[in-house]
Amino acid sequence: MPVTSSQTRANGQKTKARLLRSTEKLFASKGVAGVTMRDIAQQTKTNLASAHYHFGSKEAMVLEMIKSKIEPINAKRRKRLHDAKYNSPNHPLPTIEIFRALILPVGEEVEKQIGNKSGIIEIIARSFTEPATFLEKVHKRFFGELSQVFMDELKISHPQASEVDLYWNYHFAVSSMLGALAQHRRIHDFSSGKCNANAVHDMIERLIVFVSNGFDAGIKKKS
Amino acid sequence: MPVTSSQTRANGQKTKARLLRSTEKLFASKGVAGVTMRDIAQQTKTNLASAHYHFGSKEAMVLEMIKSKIEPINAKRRKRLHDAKYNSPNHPLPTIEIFRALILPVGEEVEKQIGNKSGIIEIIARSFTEPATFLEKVHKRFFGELSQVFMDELKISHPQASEVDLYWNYHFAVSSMLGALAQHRRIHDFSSGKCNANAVHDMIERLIVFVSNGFDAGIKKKS
DNA sequence: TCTTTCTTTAAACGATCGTTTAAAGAATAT
DNA sequence: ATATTCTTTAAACGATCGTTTAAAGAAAGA
Repeated sequence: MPVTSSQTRANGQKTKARLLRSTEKLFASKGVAGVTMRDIAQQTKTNLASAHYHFGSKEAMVLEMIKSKIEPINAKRRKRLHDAKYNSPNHPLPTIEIFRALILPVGEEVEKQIGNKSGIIEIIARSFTEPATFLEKVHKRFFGELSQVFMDELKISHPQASEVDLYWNYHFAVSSMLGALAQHRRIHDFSSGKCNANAVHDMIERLIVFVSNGFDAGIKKKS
Repeated sequence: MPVTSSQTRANGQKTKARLLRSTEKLFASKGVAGVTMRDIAQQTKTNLASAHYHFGSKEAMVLEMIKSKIEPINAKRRKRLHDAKYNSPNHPLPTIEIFRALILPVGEEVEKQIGNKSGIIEIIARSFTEPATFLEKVHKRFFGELSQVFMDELKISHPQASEVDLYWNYHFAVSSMLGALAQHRRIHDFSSGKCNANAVHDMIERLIVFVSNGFDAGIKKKS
C-alpha cells in the first residue's frame, strides 16, 4: 500500500509525479479510453504495476491528473471573483466582470502553455467527449461547488431575473466557454489562416464579450 | 460480399438498417470507443459476423450511421436559410434568422426523439470535438461546406464587419450550440430540477437568442 | 547490523476486443 | 427441382486490455 501520512520516501513520489505528467500528455492526445496503462508506464519509464501501486486504478489516476490541472484554476477563479466583488466600485458586479473571473484564469493557463500539445485546452477538449459516466464524475467533483458560487453572484447582479432564466443562460455560458476552448484549434483552418489560434488573450477577451452579452440577452426581467 | 447494385434481397437490407439504428443508440450513449461490435450485434438481435458482412468494419459502420443522421439535418438547415433569404421581408437577413436556420433543425430532430432518445445531440457533438480520429474527416465532410454557406450569409448581413470578427464569433456561436446541446442533460441536475431538459423547444429558442446576441456583441464595425 | 516499510519488477490472469473462418440456411433465378 | 447468390450462424483467432500476484530491490528506523 502507498504511504498515507507524512510522506517520508522520496523516490516513490517522484515516480507518482512522473506518472501524472505522462497521463496528462497521453490523455490529452488519446482520451481515457484510447490510452492504456501500458502506454503510460512506458512513457514514464516505469513498470506497469507501479502505476496501480500508486493510484489503485486507471480511473483514479486520470481523475487525480485532472484534479491537479483544474484545482489551481478554480482557486484563481474564486480569488478573482472575490477581488472583483470587494474592490470594484460597481455594485452589484456587472455581468462581464463575473464571467471574466470565470474565464480569464483558464485563458492565463492556456497562454502559459502555447505550443504545448498537452495543455489544459486539450484536457478540456478530451473531457468533452468522454463517456457520460466519467464526465459526470468530473463535473460533480470539480465544477459543482464552483458553479454555485458563480450562480449566487449572478443572482445578486440580476435581482429581477427569474431563476430559470439564470440557470439556462449560465448553462449556455459555461457550455460556450468549454466548447470554444475545446475547439479553438479549429479556428485557424476554418478561417483559412485569418484568425490565429495562438492569440489566446485576444480570443479570451472576445469570448468574455460573447458570453456576457449572450447571457444578458437571455435574461428577461421578472413580470 | 454484400449486394452492390440493384438490391434485390430484402431481408439483408432490413438487418443493415437495424444495425444502423443500434449503432446510433449505442454510439450516442457510449461513444465510438465505448461501443463494441458485440453490443451492436446483440442489440440488433443478429450475429456478430453479420455486422462485418454488411459494413466491412466497425469504422465504416459508424461512418455510415453518422452520415444517415447528419445529412437530413444539414439539408433542413440549407432549406431554412434559403427560405428565410428569399421569403423574408428583411434584407439583409437579421442575425437571429441566420442562426435560427442553423440551430432549429437540430432542435426539431432532438424534439422528435424525446421519447426514444436516439442521441443525435451526442453524435453531432462528438463529430465536432473528436480531433485526431476519423471523425475529423467526418467533420470536414459534413460541416465544412455548410459552415461556408452560413459564413457567407453572415458576411452579407454584416457588411461593415471585419472578417476576423466574423470568423471568431461564428466559431463561438457554433461552439456554443454544440456545447449546449452536448451537455444539455446536465441542466436538470445543475438547476436542482428547476429547468427541464426535455423542454427542447424552450431550450432551442433560448439558445438562438443567446448565440445571436453574443455574436452581434462581438462584431465591431469596421474603422 | 537487522528489521521493517516502501517501491519496483517480471510474469501471469481473466476478460474482452475487432476480425475471420467455414458451413449452414434462405431467397432468387433458371 | 436444381443451381446460384445472398445472408446468417457458431466458433475460433490473435491481440490487447486493466488488474493482480509474488518476489526482489531500495531506503529508512532500530
